[in-house]
Amino acid sequence: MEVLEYDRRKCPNHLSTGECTKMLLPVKDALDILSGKWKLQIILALTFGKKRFKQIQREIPGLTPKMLSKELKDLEINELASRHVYDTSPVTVEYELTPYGKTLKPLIGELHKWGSKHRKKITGK
Amino acid sequence: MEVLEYDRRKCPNHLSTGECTKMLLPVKDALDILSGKWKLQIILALTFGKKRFKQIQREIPGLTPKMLSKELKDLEINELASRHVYDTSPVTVEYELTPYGKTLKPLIGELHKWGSKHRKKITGK
DNA sequence: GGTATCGCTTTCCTTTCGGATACCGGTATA
DNA sequence: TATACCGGTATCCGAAAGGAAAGCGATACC
Repeated sequence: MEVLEYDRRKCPNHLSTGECTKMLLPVKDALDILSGKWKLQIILALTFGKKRFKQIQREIPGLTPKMLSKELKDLEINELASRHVYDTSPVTVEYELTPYGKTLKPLIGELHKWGSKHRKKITGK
Repeated sequence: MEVLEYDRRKCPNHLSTGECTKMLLPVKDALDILSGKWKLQIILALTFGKKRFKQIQREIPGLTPKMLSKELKDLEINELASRHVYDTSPVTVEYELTPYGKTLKPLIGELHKWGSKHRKKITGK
């Protein structure tokens, strides 16, 4: 809101060269973290508590180990989830949303609010 | 927030089969509207007022007419932008954010807020 | 007549995303 | 000995997103 207001002064003809497009970078960061075919479902699965690799995979049909592995790495890199290995046999690996990862919830909530209204508007209520 | 709280009761083992995943659909709708390589920049360009096709293209270097055309159609279909044709010569076509389209601003603002904090956290401030 | 502008569309090509399948070492179970 | 589970990795493929370049009808300008 105030974000888009902010640059009105500074954005002349070329949006790309100013503060203007730089401002979009954080927005793209946030979008990157949430978009993709499986990210939301995995995050959702983890909001219900610690989960093991196979457990997540079973809860999300169609999700292959390759994709799950990749997405979990992304979450780790972004410090949104943490990985814990226990030296049992067979080995146990647990994934968990970090407290920081849980700060995504209000954001997803906002997307849900707007998306719900939009759905009603477009599908003709 | 309350969104993710909501289904805690209803989500047993299979997230995919319940209310649980249905709840993610509106979130995906919202993400679809904002993600992609050019959407944000085009929306931003239109927040500064009516613009003509070529004018938008000039403001966003690298944007090809094919992509611009496609994205503008998407915005129209979603009733976020409107298209006005004037019978001048050569023909004049103007695009404009609808009042509804402007309701995206607070949402983008939220993404910006989270994304900025995230950027600081990850890049080590 | 030649060239330019506007608002696109069409075709072809590359790059990226994600799916299918097979496999790995280590351990348990029959 | 054979089979199964765990937490993945590696390889090959098809689909989808997006870029490059050309062209098009209408008009205007030189």
